[in-house]
Amino acid sequence: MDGLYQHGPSTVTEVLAFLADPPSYSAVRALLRTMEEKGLLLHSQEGARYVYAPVADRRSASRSALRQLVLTYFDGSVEATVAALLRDGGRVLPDELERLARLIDAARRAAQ
Amino acid sequence: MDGLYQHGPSTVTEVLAFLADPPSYSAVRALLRTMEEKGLLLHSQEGARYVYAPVADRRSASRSALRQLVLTYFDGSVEATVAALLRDGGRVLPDELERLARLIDAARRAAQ
DNA sequence: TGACACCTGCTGTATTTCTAGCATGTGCGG
DNA sequence: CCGCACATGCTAGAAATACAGCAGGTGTCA
Repeated sequence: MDGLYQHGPSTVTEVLAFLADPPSYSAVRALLRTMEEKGLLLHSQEGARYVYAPVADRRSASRSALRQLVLTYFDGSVEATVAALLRDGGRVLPDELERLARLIDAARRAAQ
Repeated sequence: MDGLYQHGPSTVTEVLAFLADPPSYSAVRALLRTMEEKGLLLHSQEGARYVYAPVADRRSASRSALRQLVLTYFDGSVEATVAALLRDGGRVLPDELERLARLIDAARRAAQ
């Protein structure tokens, strides 16, 4: 699932390639078929082969994932989550920081 | 797993309670046992019953989860992730925004 | 056109997970 | 002390998933 959001619509072989500890080719085929039965994925035919993609678009999926993560690890606090991201989210470039500062300024003005 | 981080160490019954679409009691017991075999959980005896807790502490688990989420949905961009959090992460109080502004200021000064 | 690589549909089997249920042990209240 | 509620250990069958392998279709390239 994550892989499909990260790498975009993919064939069985591609899924197999980006999976960390990949099961067999057969297993991946079965897995994708099962997920499609569950309504999580859809496939479209591309020439002879199937290209699988998530049903939910990346944007709304990311919203759900974020909400879940904030609840699970940060007791629902957006502030704590952002702080954690800035602390150990890796390198953030100066101009990214500046844009974020502006974003927060805008939010503060909107909140008043 | 998520539930254990969110609710803290829990008994089988508690896990059963906070699971969204819970399987049977037996299944939860088996699941917890299996996860313990895999080294994800540990149990301690509390009177007559078992209390299960994740092996990895919440802090490092949240780091992994954040990193994964940033990669999956935001192409590795911390900035985009924070922006999404502020946009649809729910209510953020003014004093939280202020603290975040200070945090970013500190990061900007540190970056120079 | 023909050979080849590759993919899907399908089948049968092994392995894992889900489930119910029973025996046994512990803690608690009457 | 006795009975009750509830927990674990264990077992056995149902259901889901992983896997290998074969037949047949499609695209490619010489």
